Amino acid sequence: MKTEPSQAVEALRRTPVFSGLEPEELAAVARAVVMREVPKGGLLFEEGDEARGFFLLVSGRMKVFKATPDGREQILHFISPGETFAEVALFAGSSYPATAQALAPSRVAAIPREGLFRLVEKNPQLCLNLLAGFARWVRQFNALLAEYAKAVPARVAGYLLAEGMRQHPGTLADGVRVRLGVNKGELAAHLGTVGETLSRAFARLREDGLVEVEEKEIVIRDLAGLRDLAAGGGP
Amino acid sequence: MKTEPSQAVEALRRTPVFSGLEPEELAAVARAVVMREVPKGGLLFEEGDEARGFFLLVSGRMKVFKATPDGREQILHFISPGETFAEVALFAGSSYPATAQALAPSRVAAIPREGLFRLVEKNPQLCLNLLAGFARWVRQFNALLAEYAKAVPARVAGYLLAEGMRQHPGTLADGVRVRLGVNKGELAAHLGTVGETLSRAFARLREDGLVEVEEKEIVIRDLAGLRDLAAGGGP
DNA sequence: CGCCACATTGAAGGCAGTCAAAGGTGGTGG
DNA sequence: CCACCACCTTTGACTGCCTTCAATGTGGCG
Repeated sequence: MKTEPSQAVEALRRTPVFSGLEPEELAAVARAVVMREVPKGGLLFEEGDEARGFFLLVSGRMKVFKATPDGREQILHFISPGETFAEVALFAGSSYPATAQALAPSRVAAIPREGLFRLVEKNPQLCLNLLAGFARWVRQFNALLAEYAKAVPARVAGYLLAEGMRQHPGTLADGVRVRLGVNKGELAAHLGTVGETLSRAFARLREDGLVEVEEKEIVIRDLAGLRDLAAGGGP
Repeated sequence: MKTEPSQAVEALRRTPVFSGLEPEELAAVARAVVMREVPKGGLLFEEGDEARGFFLLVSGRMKVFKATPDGREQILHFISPGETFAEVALFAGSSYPATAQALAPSRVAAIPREGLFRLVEKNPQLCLNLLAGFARWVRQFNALLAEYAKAVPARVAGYLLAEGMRQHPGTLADGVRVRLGVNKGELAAHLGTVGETLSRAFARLREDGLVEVEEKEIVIRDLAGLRDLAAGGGP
């Protein structure tokens, strides 16, 4: 798959941040874009690096994480193709607050900050888009924070529901298969725990008849039960 | 203290969100502002309420929290006079994602959303201010998330350092007194724990010679030790 | 003086993290 | 084709921190 200018414009237009922009403005952004390939395990940027721009994942899969004091990593987001990331860093300070690493060979479009700033100053629509994007971000963080107050099995249930909704919009029901898409170790880091505990959590969900576990796919057996668990959490 | 229009304009001008606006624009905002008094314990808005605007705390003290499934409350922010809050709700959706309650008798300026939207569309500076504010928000959340990975005493140390920096900018040193400003129960909720555990955490900080505890004021005895604890956390 | 909210301290129980070991899988090279 | 190795996953045993329950102390306020 080759990335031609027209393709880049098309990809940009589809992202929420650039929706509603005039074609010539899109083209201007597209000209400034630099395509980068990141091998599996490669770092796109590291915590503390100077923030030179933000990114659109074209293909592959990435994670964004912070290192915790005790050497573990706290995964903030998994990035799927078509999603933008690191927008916030551009406006929050001069350096990235987290690290982006490829979970699979990935191709990203890098949008440099200068061009974006010039555009923002005279384009209210883009500014509103960015605001909406940031607000969505804050919501996600909010949700993540709420998750952390719950016990691990409840967090797992919440993740399965969220991922299930994403993969099967509107058709989530008993019997549906949900792909994890990441190693269980990675998932554990995203849920703020470790592999062993995640393993036990899955075992308990299975024993309680809520799900079936098949490799990296989960079959939902009791959707209502999962919702209860994800909502109830503690007691 | 009476709140006259000129005072309102002055208070608005000092907030980061409205800095750099033309006087006539500020006046337009000030005219749309509605002052509200909230008694101690009173709710300014509740989780799920339609988001009609955002707020500037003029005097008093408030907290913004979400209810957790098990009936506790997760405090997201303490609001001090001069700070704005609930901006994000305006752009993230139609309803407030959390509840705002007065910890002391408070006076708030309510800025309605319609006027703000009209202003944003034709004022890039305001838009950039909002973006910067949001970005700061995300950073805070980010920090909060990192805090949660640490043990409770480390969280307490982190809070003391942050609050100390806020109250004594640039002059934080051994012997400085930091006011908590809130009940210890409230502080516990902010740190994601309960009163008893917070009490034990303070006891341990005192035994280790890091601080002295006097009612609702903390005297810092070993700043370096506090930083170590806040940074190290787990092991 | 007595009530109430807040704070502290003790004892017990549970969940989760750590260490350790075994089973399974995929990839590589002989 | 098979053997070997590295990595992931699971399970067990143990430890530690935090939560819960309970009792006591303390200050404000009617």
